[in-house]
Amino acid sequence: MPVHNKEIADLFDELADLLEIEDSNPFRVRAYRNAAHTIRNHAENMADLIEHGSDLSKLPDIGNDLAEKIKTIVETGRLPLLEKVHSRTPAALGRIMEIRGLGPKRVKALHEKLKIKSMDDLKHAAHTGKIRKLDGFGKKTEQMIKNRVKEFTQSEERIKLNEAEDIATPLRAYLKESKGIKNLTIAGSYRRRKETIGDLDILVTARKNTDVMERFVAYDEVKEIISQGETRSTIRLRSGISVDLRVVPEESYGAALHYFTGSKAHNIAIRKMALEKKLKLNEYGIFRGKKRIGGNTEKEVYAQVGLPYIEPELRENRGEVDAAKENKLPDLVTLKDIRGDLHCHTKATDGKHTLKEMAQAATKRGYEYFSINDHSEHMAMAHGLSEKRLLEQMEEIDRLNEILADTVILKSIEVDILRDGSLDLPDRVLKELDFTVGAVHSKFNLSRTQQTERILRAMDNPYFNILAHPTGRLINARTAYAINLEKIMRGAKERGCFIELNAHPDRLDLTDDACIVAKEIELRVAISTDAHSISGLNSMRFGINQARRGWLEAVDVINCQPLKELKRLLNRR
DNA sequence: GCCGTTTTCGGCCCGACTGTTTTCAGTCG
Repeated sequence: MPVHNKEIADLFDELADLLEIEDSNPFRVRAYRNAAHTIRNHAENMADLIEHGSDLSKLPDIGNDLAEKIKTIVETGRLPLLEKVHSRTPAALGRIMEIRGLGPKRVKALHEKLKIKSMDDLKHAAHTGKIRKLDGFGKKTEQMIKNRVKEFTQSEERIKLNEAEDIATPLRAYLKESKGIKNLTIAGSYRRRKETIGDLDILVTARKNTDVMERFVAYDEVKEIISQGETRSTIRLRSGISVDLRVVPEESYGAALHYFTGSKAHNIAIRKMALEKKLKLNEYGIFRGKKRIGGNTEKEVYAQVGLPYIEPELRENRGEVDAAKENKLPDLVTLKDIRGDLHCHTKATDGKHTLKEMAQAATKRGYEYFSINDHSEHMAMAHGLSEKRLLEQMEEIDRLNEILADTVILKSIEVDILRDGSLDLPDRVLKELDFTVGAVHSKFNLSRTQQTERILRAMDNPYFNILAHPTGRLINARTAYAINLEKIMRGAKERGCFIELNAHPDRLDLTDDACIVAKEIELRVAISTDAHSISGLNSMRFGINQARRGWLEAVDVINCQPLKELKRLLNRR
């Protein structure tokens, strides 16, 4: 089992935390954090890159030293420098530093003065009143530590984008009723439409006499007010999520929106360009000396550094700044570009609505086409279709297509990829369909090589068209099964198959990075909802969000093509 | 420890809020 990128990134992050506690050179600390970020977000495995002899020091924020350390980790699973640091500074201190309000300086003081080496030591010290006696600590800090240690055992995972929307939508409506409010935008990773959100950053412009701050901290769902000021407050909601509210002057809205939308890495890159032009960029505007020369809109900010507007979904410092410089930004796909849905279920298997109801809903959405892809028989728990039931469904589709003038229903199936890579229906049945979507629903724990081979063998079947939810992950619930995704994507390209970006907010699989790889190898993608009900069709927008984060344009997406072109693409014979 | 059209040395973002201070260090984003 190769070392995963996350494990390498975690080791570097832990090292950075411990070095920070030891008061090392802060820029060295940051270098480890930057490298961890690069590794964690890189689409290809470091282990694979090393195996193929790639030069890791070509990656951003990775130099010769770190390239060597990554190699050591991949080969031995160990980071000797971290082990050396552990002998001086206990590993648990890194975890203690994750408690909000405890940074490197305080953790160092706790360790040196009170000999705290573990979370239990910390808890004990707080409960026996030892912490309040330390220089720079007081009663409030001690109480804060008591509270947070208790909560810390609860997981602090990021929430899914749809969950964030469910929290943000009523809060936004509530804040909009404040006096004197002008603009309100939820910035941060929410605006960049990341698949998961750590916290919400709300940005507001308002008249001087606004009561938005008072209303904010008085919101019914508030569990804890973490900080409260005139221009910035932070609360924690009962759901566990933190929310920041910032109030800025109207003329600073663009600069503030840019600043608080991030990502941090993107902002640093833009600020650097500003510095090169002897300009200063902060959340209040863009300045030449003391003179403010822009910042009312984001477009102005970009224009002042000599760039076209960059869409929020691209702002991850993954090449968008260079692309903007060369005027080569992608023309990102939008919801309007979608002409149909290529993965939907009905009541015949595990869906909620009938074929006719789903078809009418697709028409209502203005789709030119859509397909029915119920499960095949192997999915017994979903009451998968037998050959006979599938043939009956196909006849029903023929009848409906006679009646429905606006939307063409395509005949399809979500056919199970069996253990040996064969498909769950014979070719003589598959060939009667307009196309097929193949999926892995069983044997998730095959080795990486076996799982990859299994899927490639399935794609050898000439009636295989689209690989559904290619890694099987469920965000925050189930990790992806082990596969060499790039090999599978290259295999799909060679065979004339396509890969699905599953738009369900629990799945969103392909990831944004995988979309970028797909685009690079010119493998086209189907953005499909996997709808099990009429409302499931609404998930398309989450798929669009993810596709945009993955730099995809309408031309890269097969269900943005007219029916005639789609049919041509789906015909491998 | 990384990086480079100020390039192998000398930079590396900075403003708001809190708590413990009596003028500011620590933390966070």
